[in-house]
Order: sequence, then structure tokens, then C-alpha cells
Amino acid sequence: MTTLPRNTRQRRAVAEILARTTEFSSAQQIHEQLRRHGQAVGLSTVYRTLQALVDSGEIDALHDGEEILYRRCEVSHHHHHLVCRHCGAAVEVEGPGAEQWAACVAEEHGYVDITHTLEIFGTCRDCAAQM
Amino acid sequence: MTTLPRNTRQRRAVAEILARTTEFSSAQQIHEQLRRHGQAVGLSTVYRTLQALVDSGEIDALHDGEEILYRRCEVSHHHHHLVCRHCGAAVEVEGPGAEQWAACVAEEHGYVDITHTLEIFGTCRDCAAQM
DNA sequence: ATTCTTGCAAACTATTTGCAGAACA
DNA sequence: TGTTCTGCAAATAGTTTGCAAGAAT
Repeated sequence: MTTLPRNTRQRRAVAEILARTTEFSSAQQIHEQLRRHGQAVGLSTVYRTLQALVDSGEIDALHDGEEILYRRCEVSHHHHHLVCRHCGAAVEVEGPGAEQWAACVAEEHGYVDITHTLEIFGTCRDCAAQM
Repeated sequence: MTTLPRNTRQRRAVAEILARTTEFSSAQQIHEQLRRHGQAVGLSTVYRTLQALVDSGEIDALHDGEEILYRRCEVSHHHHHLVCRHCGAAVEVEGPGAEQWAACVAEEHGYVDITHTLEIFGTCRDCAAQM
């Protein structure tokens, strides 16, 4: 049997922050937010908690080249993102045919056990305005 | 006037390795290859050279989550890859409509200055065979 | 002769891990 | 009470950088 995670103050605090935000944030940013909200949590605990949430499918993670960004998404099924590289604001988008296309290309070349990454980075309206 | 890079033994050696290989390789792997070919080059020089080659558009780079992988591609225009996560063997593929789709989605949401990542990872035939 | 390049060692960044003490069930 | 969780400090891993010595033009 799989053991359920314990209901700790730290886990609740991290979940709370993720619930409040619609933007992709790094573990360090979340750690900082927690401090500001008077809910300090050790950085390693933040990393461990985020990893657990990703594993259980409760949040999405993506690499932006520098670091890993996390966010709680609306939809639970597979999707992609249009992310602001300045503030992390994100829009969930469907990759029309992207999955089939990837599977098709892979099969054509004899590749198996496929995964794919498809993210769009840009500057959102608000960030563009203040520049 | 932009200064051309100097023609050094190290730069030639790195270019040589990249010319020989069709697989995506990490800076450390290339550094190791150089040693094995009796053409030792400092690791930082390898990093600097690869970065310069990426900047000049002579080679492609991609993140695989762990590290940055480099390779000299056939075509010079924008394209995507189907990469073996075990050996780095890669196939260059066109993302049919992917660019327009990305641009369209971005515009629709007011995002500007767009870039996108689209890579497919899998296990190539050869690697799958020996498992 | 001048300027760019190299290589080493040290610095950095993001992330992970060992372990002893604290907290949950 | 027994097991999981936390937090600190230290360890990792990949990559970058300062700087003095070496090489290219």
C-alpha cells in the first residue's frame, strides 16, 4: 500500500502559495514567498514538497533553461504552456495534433518510449507595457 | 567590425569532433572524446568554444533536463529533433505548422518576442535492441 | 607588439542528500 | 510509540569566471 503524505504545516503552506498563484514560479521564489507570508519553510523541504506534488500529478513543472518552474494548472490532462519569461504568467494551450505528430515521427524512425516537450516563451502584455 | 575567432588548435579539435559525430553530446563528453583522441583541451575552453559555435549558428544546442547537448546539424534553418535519450542519436524533423501555431497562440494572448522549444525524446532502435 | 585564447582553480547556481531532532498518526 | 518530515549543513553537478601565462595575428 502506498503511504499518504502527512498533513504538515509546511506542506499546507506550500500548497497554499501554489493555490494563490497562477504564475509559474521557481522553488526559490516559492521559498521566498513563504518567508514573506510569515510561513517560513526550509528550502529543502520546499524542493521535496514540490517534487512530491509533481509526482502525484497535482502540479506541473517545466524547465526554462535556467531552473525548474512550478505551477498548479487548471486542467489535469496533458497540455502545453505559453509562458512569460519575465513574470511567469502562463496560459494553458492545447498542442493541436502535436502529440499525434510526435508519435508518428517517432514511429517512422523506430524510436519508442516517447516523451516530448513543447513550450512557448514570450513577453506577456503587462511586462511588455512596462518596458 | 566584428572580430573573427582565432584559428587555434583547440578550436580546430572541437570542430573536428563535432564534424565526426552525428549524435548530440554534452560538453563533458566532447571534452572526454578530445582526451581520447590525444587532443586534450581544457574543459572551460570546450564550454567557451561550444558557446561560440552556438552563437554563430554553426551548431545546435538543446537542454535534456540534466545538461546541454550539442551537435552540428545538416540543415541550417530552424528545425526540431527526435533524440535518443540514451545515446544522443538524433533525427532532424520539421515541426509542421508548429511555428505558425506558436506565433498564432502567442498573438492571441498578447505575448510578444516569442521563442519555442519542441523536442521529442525516446529510445532509438539500436538502444532498444540491446535492452 | 598587441590582442585574443587557454587552462587552472575558484566561484556559482540550482538542486539533492545525510542525519539528528521534531512532528504527525 | 513508531515512522515520517523537517531543517541545517554539506555534497553534487554542470557551467561560468578571474587571472596569469601562452599563442595567434
